[in-house]
Amino acid sequence: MSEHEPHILVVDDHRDIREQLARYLRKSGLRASVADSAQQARKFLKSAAVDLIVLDIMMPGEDGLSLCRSLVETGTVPVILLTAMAEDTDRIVGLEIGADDYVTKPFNPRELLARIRAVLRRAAHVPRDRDPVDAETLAFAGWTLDVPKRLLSGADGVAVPLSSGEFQLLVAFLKRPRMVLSRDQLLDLTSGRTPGVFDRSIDNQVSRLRRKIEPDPKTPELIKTVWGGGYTFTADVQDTAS
Amino acid sequence: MSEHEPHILVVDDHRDIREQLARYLRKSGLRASVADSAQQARKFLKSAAVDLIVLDIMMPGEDGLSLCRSLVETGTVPVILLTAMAEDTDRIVGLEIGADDYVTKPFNPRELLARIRAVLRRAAHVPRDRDPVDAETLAFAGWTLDVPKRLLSGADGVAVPLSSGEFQLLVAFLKRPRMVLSRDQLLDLTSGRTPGVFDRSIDNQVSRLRRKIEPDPKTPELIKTVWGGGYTFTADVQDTAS
DNA sequence: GTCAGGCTGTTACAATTGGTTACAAAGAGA
DNA sequence: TCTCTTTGTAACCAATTGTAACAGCCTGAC
Repeated sequence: MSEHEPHILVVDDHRDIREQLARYLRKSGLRASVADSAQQARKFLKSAAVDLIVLDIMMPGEDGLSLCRSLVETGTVPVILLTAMAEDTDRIVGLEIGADDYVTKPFNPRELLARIRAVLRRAAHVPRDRDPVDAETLAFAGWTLDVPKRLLSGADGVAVPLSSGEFQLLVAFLKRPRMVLSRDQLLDLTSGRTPGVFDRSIDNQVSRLRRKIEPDPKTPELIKTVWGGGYTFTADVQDTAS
Repeated sequence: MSEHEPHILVVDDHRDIREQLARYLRKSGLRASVADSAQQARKFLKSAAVDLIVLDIMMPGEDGLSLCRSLVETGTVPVILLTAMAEDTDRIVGLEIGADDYVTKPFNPRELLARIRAVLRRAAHVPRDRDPVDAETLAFAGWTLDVPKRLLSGADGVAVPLSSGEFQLLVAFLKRPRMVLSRDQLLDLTSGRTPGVFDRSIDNQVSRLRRKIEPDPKTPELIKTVWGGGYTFTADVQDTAS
């Protein structure tokens, strides 16, 4: 991947395992966040974009399998399960639920890292979304974006021409408001390109888009920069299914 | 459509793929049946109501494409194709054959499941009725295209002469509104020619067509360019079977 | 057959788009 | 504060697109 590290969320109720693992992942050049329960993980996922989740099956409260199932259902984040025993039952159940891989405890951190890298690689290869956009029009901050018509019009009804790249970037933001999107993710969402080493194309597209939609591009209100993380779209978005 | 779980028919000559996939789908809350050949599938379809078919292209005997074509012709069941290679798939889908989606092998069952759900959702919203080929007149943005007469008339009833190339291009767009069509696809749809290396004929035909149907050809509204991708027809199209 | 006229692919060139580079500005940490 | 990293953006350039001009081909009239 690139200078924007994949973001891993470690979910485990054992503080030592959780923190040690997170530290190890960070040392290995990944970004890592932690959650001590399924509940906390859900909350975290609402506000941050995560590339992969390492998830302990056995936890008090809502257990890992349950969280895993619902994650898989929404189908956006790959999951690696941590299972207590080497027993096949867990593993089979996990894989059937749709986890991407599993590691048995006690685990070798290096092995887990290798599996994380493998799953990320696989996830990156999943063909791009061919599904049509669901929402027909997306409204935000006085603007209205007609997705099928690829037309952005201001409060006064005047249309502002968008290039294809700007349009795709805007759609990527509008479908995920308030989520922090890394440059890599945005690049994937807009063009599917694999990022170069010093890829600044997203920065430029963001800059160009800001020039068109921000009231004052010098102090952006709609697309905020998350220092070290990426960008977030901050305004409320109303989508109308036609 | 039945009011119970969606019923999926899996058609594949490989027993293991077929059975595993069926099991996975059942576990995911769908009903699944299997057929090991196009022939068996046809027989099955006569006696059972199926909501969606997952169909392997490569099979001994009558192959998947052939079955798919005739299914699409009758126009009642959505189809997702399993293809061996990623090549040419985009041409296959939607265009010549009319499948609703495709997945390349080896496939991730979760991805397939997501696509099944997406297609079912679409099918539930958009009644799959008429065969678009038979539509007699296509109306869009104030224009009316009489297909058998090859006659395009404006809101005021005044006819605009179209060359046959322009006519075919327009029909290609009108039958697939909101889809991004690559130059190669458009070339295939309009003339069937194999594209040259620096083929700009589609660009020219688009330019000529725009001059005739766009209110302001300088800022096209109906046929939009997708930079690096092709063209899209953005307006709503109403087709009347006359 | 010849010719005119229209259609369509090719070529050429201008305009647009978007990725890259460079450098200034801003943020983070010591 | 000083320094290193990250971000903003202007400037540049290569790729892509728009379209005018041209040429070959076909059709129909004579």
